[in-house]
Amino acid sequence: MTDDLASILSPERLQAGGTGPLYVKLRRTLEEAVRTGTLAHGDALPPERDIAEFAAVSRVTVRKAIDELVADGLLVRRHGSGTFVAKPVSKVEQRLSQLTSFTEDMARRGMSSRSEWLHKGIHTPSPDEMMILGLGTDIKVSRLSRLRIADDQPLAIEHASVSGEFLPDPSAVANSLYAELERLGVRPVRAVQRISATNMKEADAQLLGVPVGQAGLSIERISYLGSGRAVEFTRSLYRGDAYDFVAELTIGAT
Amino acid sequence: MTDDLASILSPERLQAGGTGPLYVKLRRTLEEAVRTGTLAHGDALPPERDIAEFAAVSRVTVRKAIDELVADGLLVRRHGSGTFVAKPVSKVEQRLSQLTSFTEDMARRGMSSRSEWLHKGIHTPSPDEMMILGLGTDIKVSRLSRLRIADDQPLAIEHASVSGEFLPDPSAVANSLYAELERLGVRPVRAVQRISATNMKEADAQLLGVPVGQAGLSIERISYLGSGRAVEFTRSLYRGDAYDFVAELTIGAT
DNA sequence: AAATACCAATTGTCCAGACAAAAATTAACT
DNA sequence: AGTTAATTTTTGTCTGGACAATTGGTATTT
Repeated sequence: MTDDLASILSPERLQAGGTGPLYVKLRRTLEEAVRTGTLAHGDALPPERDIAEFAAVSRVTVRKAIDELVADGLLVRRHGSGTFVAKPVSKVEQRLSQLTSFTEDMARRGMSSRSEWLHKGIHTPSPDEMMILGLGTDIKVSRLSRLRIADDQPLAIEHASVSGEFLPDPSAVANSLYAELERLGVRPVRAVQRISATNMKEADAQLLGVPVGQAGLSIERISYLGSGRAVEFTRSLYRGDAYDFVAELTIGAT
Repeated sequence: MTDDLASILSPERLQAGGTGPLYVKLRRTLEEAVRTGTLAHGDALPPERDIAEFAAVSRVTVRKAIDELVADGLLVRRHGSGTFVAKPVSKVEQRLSQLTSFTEDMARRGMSSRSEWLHKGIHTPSPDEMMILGLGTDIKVSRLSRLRIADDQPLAIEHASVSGEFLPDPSAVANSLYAELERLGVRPVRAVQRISATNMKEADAQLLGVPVGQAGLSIERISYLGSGRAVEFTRSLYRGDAYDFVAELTIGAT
């Protein structure tokens, strides 16, 4: 096994392996080793120093090649332990045009799901919150942040803001924000979502256990009452490699 | 101006600037310089060697800090020329749950739009295409690839596959695939889209003029006839920093 | 005036080595 | 057996330097 890898990493093979800078050749070689199964998911790579020696390049060059593969999510580094081939993450689909909760979604897919609260509190509204929720200066806003976890894997970070009029006590929310609102007689019937892609910043990446810069799905949702009044404003950041959204479209009048 | 920057980059300031490795401090310092306007959009950074000298660190350390900011899209490198503060890109929204063409979309937003064809051809269908379009082994598939450009900025890459039964001659498509299909009496009435986020690979990033690894919105769409037969299968990759999707949801029966 | 050749500035790649920090392993001790 | 301490292994950070590749401007030539 390691013998295979050593032969693949030989300087001759590397030199033959296409064009471009050394670290690109090395990167491609490692990519191929993973793709062909020479390196299986979960396997440890040889230490950087060994790779450098095998391939007759400097450790800096090895690190640069590995850096890019880590950024791509193909490899995972563990300080003091080693570098490993990442386990692929199965994707999850979410059906759009239907307003369902994360918990319902996961249950329908037969996945266990739970949340960890990161924060619950009452605050003076930010300008964004005032605009979106239509708040005056004298009304506070309840903020709830949590980490969404499916099958023991962090999947999303969610920040919700609700007008204090609708939810005066955020600490009363046990598990489901919607359930608590329902209990208080607040029932949103419509929502608008904005979906975009963004590279993860350090803080979010750390919470979700993915490399900085990995693609994430950013979703902003505003829920409305039947009257048209905005109730809730939620910003979520999903792991791009683990979540899909599915939307069904119909021909619209131009 | 450069004086300001030099003082910010002084070793003392850098040392005082929080915790962590040198290159993180330097990265944060540069980030702040852009945020506060000390470095305006389009400005050139001092040469790496100068920064290294100012800050009393090695050039490798400077490069690592800049590398991360380039990966974030905050800075842009130009080989042989310098490193510059990237211009922010205004976002575009797309309304979901309505089947419109790219051209219509852009026109509605008052943006000029055009396409560059990358490829038009007839091929033996891939397994994916056979599955999705329901093709037999004896039927060819027309493939059309193009670069979508809005206001002279590449915005998306689009690969379309259409069964040869519906579109036997892809070279006949002038501008709008839908228009050509309409002319041939083929009118899809329904479509399903899958939206996900992914980090851009080298080839795509180059076409779109963004750094490798930047977040992109990947959209796969399958269009159906009224009969339920699949007509077209399109994979698009949008610049994540320049495109938003908006969806309107309603409460669904649980 | 235009094309060409040259040169300087700047980023890109690469090296060999050093020490720090974290994790895993081994040894020592209770 | 179990716990603690020391050691080794491995990745993380950083230095100083070298040469290549690209760009942009300058001088030269036509």
